[in-house]
Amino acid sequence: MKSEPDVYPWEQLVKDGKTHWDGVRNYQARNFMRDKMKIGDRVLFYHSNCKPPHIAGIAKVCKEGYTDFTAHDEKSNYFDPKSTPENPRWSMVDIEPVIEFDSPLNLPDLKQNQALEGMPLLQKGQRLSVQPVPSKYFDEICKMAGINPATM
DNA sequence: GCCAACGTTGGC
DNA sequence: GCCAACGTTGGC
Repeated sequence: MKSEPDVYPWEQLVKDGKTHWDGVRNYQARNFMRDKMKIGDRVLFYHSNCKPPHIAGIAKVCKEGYTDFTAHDEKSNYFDPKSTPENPRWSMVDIEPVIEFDSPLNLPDLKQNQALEGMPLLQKGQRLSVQPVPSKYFDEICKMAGINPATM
């Protein structure tokens, strides 16, 4: 899951203890949250639009897909008049922090790792703010971060 | 700040 | 249903 540090940084998630992942207004990303993400699923927390972009740590899903109510709040930046409480259009999940990397995994380093070749995050033109991480890539990320996935 | 890639909108 | 115009994302 991607977030811009200026908008919602990893540090804020740690402070908050958990958060609802509101504001996703892309159907593909929504579908992952609504249909695929399950309690306990691990999440790579990626900081985009910063120098350098990086993965800050690992979170996990603590509440499965439900209506993103910010779509129905006229005062919200994420207000969507086409969505209604009766027929909601957007979904979100809740996540909570699991482990913070000792040092962030920077995008250039990720790109240099041959074992991560083909990872969706690293594909040119990819913009999905919520996207799947095939387990072989997740394991490799853990390796790079010095984490044993089994102990998590 | 630039721009490539991608998604959405809306006229036809 | 096509596609041009436009808006957004996000690395560089």
